[in-house]
Amino acid sequence: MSSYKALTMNDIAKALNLSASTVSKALSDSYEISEKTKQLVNDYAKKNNYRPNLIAQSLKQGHSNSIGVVVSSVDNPFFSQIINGIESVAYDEGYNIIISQTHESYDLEVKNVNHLAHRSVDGMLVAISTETQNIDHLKKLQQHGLPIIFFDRVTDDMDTHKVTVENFKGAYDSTAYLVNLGYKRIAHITSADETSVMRERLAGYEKALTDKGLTVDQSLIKHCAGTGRDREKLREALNELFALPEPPDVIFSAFDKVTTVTLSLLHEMKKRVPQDVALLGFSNTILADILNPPLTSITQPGFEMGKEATRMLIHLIKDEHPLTKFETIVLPTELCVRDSCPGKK
Amino acid sequence: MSSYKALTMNDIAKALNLSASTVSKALSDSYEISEKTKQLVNDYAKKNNYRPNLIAQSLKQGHSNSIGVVVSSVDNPFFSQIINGIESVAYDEGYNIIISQTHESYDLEVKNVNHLAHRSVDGMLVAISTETQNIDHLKKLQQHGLPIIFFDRVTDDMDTHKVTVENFKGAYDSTAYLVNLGYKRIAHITSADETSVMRERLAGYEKALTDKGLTVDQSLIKHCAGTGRDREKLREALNELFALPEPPDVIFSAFDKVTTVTLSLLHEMKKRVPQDVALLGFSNTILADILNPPLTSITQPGFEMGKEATRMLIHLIKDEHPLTKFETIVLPTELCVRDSCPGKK
DNA sequence: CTGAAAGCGCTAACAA
DNA sequence: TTGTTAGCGCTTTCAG
Repeated sequence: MSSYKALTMNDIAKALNLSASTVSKALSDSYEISEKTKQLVNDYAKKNNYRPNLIAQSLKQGHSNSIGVVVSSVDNPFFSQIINGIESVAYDEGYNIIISQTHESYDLEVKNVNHLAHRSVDGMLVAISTETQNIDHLKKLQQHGLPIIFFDRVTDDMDTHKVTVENFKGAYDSTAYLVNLGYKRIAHITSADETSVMRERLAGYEKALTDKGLTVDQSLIKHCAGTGRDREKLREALNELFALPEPPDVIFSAFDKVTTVTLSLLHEMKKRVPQDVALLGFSNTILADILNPPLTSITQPGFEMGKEATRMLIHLIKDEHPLTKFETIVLPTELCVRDSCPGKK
Repeated sequence: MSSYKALTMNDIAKALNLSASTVSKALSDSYEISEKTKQLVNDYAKKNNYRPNLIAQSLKQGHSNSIGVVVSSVDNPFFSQIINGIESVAYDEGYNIIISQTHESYDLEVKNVNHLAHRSVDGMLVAISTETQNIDHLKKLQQHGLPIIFFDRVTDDMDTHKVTVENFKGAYDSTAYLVNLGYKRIAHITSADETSVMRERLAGYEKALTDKGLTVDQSLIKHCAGTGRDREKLREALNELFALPEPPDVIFSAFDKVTTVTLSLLHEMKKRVPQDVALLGFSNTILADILNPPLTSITQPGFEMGKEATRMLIHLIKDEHPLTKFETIVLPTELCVRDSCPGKK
């Protein structure tokens, strides 16, 4: 077992014939220490490349200057954008981030969350997995004083800061947009799992239809596998859609993976987009404008979401007086019009 | 400052009228402890949701069961695939990963690497930033016994395990493939920064050309901004290419971001692909087959790379007898033929 | 201005 | 079989 043996304070103390506490104070520029000694210590430390043992500091101080991030998978453009945002503010504030992935599994989420807690993270940023219904594991930690913030997927079940996007409005506006374009049979492909995100988008879709005088046709609504990984499930759904007496003229897909996989399947099935069927969906891929066809899509401010959540978290962490009122930030979505649903001629 | 106050061993000891060390041993199922006491302790621990303080364990044992990962940015499909691979084996082996991003900056790399080291990571997986020429910061840590493994971007400057892909061969084969397809003016867009990866690919490109009896024309080789973030630099390069007396009939792009951004710019410039100019490039986007046109590209086994590197690292970490011979794993690339360079009619 | 001592939570010799 | 003690590296009273 190899292990990195670094220079410690005691080493410095011994070398300089001082006590460890003097060294400690000198290094933190305490007013109690003479300039001369500070010089001496700092010079020696610099020369010998001393860096404090952060684990020891953590143990002593009860906090670690690190925050835990729980996402389903980093291999997802939306989440990696968020992580980028998180990192950007965490870094500036002197925190580093520990990432763990749930892969949409409740068990993994519980395991990871507890692991992070016992690694003494100072706070957590979590997007709960699609599978989790029960969040006792998070509540318990919060009750013990661990600041936890939700982003993207939230739940009313716990009172804390939250950052989401305008899921309802985004879906509502896009659906209305499609109706205005002349589409009549608007299919909606959403997740098989129940998340706040999917629920709100579905609601936005349905509300827009009825507001526009169309009826909600359940046969046009498909609930597909969690992350869209399950390509075959999606293929089935599409086949069913096209087998309908009145097949859809446009597909509104509720999340990133499903949007791109649908496009891919449509190609495979020799359906021309948008001539045979149009497509509009939530998607955060930066490649939307070079897809075939360029994809009209609703994008979410992933980077911003990460930043906001982290700002709030660090604020909570540093707050001496635990506050009583939590807030929910709702970020706007943006509809980027490209070529995949130009409207009915 | 809120902080999570968890149940400690001392609490258990006190509650059960035992000593801390007995509790410790009971919890780790030591042979020295009676079944009765083990029962007692474990029941109490379970009931009160005891989990050991990992920070304290780390401090005591000198290792943390965590490994540091240094990449340029998680917001990059190739790296997020790698991280996925890393996580998959790390998790199985009981390690968790701490990710830090260099954003291709040498200074950030040094900072992050040192930070990780002093957080007592047990080992590091690093893809050095494009900017770093000098790797003393890594050498020093290695000399102190910290296992470090390179992936993707490697350097001969340090002796350790390395995992790369067949950059030379991948570029060589693709270039030869293009020549066989009848292309004569093959442009190559590579990075402005010097990395092993780019050097090898450029070499493969040049060698293939000369082997095939074509001459290497420097005006067809463009060195563009590091990560392709600099869209305008790339636009300039393309303009220069098309302003040539004999413009290229195909562009071979050396890395992911440049490949997709080039495609995007080509659209903007109203160049038809592949009619006006064909395109082939390294790319790990999973969206290649729904791009416009579907992109012929060389993909690298990111997930596998992450797995291999992590396996090697954990092996090194656990190795009692520091080995003397390091190996380099070279993973194969794969050419996926799609529609962006069908050949000259 | 400097040092001795205690303690963060845990483990491991060594005693009992 | 259980307990005592020391110590990982650092910070922080409290004395000197």
